[in-house]
Amino acid sequence: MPVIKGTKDIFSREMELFDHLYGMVDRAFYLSGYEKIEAPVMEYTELFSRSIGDFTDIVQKEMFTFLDRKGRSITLRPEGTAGVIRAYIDNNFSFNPGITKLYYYGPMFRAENPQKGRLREFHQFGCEAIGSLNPLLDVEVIKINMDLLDELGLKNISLEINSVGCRTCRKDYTDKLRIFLNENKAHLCENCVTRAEKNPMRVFDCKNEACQKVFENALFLTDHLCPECLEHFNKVKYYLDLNKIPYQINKRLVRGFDYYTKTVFEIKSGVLGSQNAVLGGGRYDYLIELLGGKPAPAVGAAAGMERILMAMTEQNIQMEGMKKKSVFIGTAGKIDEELVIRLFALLHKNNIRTFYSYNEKSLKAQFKEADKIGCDLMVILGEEELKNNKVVLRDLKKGEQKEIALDQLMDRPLDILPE
RNA sequence: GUGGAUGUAGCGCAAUUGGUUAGCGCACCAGGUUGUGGCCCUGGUGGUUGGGGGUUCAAGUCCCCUCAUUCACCCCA
Repeated sequence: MPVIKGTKDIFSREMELFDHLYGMVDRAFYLSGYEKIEAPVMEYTELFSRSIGDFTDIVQKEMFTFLDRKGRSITLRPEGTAGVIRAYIDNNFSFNPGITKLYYYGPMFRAENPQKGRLREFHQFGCEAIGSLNPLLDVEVIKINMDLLDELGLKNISLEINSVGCRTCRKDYTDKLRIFLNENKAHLCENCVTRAEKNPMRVFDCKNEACQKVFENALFLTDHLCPECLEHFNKVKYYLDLNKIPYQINKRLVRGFDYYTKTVFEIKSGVLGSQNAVLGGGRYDYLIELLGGKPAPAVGAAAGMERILMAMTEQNIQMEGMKKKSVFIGTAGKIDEELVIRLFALLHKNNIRTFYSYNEKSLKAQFKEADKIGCDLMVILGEEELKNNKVVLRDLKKGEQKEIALDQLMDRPLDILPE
């Protein structure tokens, strides 16, 4: 049986890297006062169509949607924010003291055609800070994530920011933009003509050269923000400067979710090729009320874990897993396997990683196996030694060995086994 | 959804213009005298050449279909 297109098994070295990354994420957000939340992987489809937007690519053609047995439409989450906000509303987090800070990680699903850095099931971590309009929070979200990427050793990353305004300025702006696009209709590609009607701001994403040429003369929302949004944007820039976080303003940066307002940002890696966005996010001040909650402004961000790991691999960044001492239990001659079971359980109980060759093998073969696994120590239960209540303890790294008393090993294993 | 490239043992590769029993390296298993690893040596396991159909005396090699992988477009993490 093959795996489903765009999905994969994670194991071995890659699993270690993921675990390491999870640990770093936990640490970073915990220290910044965030609480971890795990929302379900599936939700009613309406949650996503309402939050992300009916005319976005994601909702239109990239969701894994199916009917349950009662005919309700269910969707595998394509992103994390909607679910977290649903949970925020359902569980009345708005009654929590102060603002609510949440983070999460887990699998996301998008039915796109896979390519480098793009899976159908991929993993994101993300955070949401709900309950304040303070631009300080926008910058905090950016900073935590930037620092985390930095801590992971990622180089060659760049931050792009923009503002997509609020209800009032966006309305005024899109009206103007629509008129502009209509005037230049003849020079635009098909795609952009349809976008001009449904979601004008998305035209800026077009890669078509002819279109881009037209847009050179276009007006950007960034230049037509209402006083409130402009002030917010200026403060964000100011706080970024204060934090010495380098950034570029990308007036064409429009993200793929309709719920964003004011600040949007994206972090790109220079070593990833085509799928170079590692992290993205922004402010979404209307989402909570849109989903039926008590209105509250919020900011969030999400990062692609596979892409981060890929960038790290690309840059040869090593991550040291915390390797515990491991012991291989070897046997020689005829011995009672009951002793193996006892010793195995004992070592395990003392937090020592333990191996045993369950197939009958020559002692030599057992050594080879221990060596390949990379065990540090070998305890050899030998028929001869056991007659005198002794076992052999061999240090596989140093190549030295000695006999020790079995009782001593069983009573105080940690004293006998170094570290 | 669109376009290009590629599919041969677990992994990486080879197989002259279609021509014997499809090879090699790594990995795996077993040995190299009685109970001691890493190096080395010897031997062994493992493939319906992605799947299906066709052309041919003969197909891993040619044709068609299909599936998958991959890169790119699109979009995004």
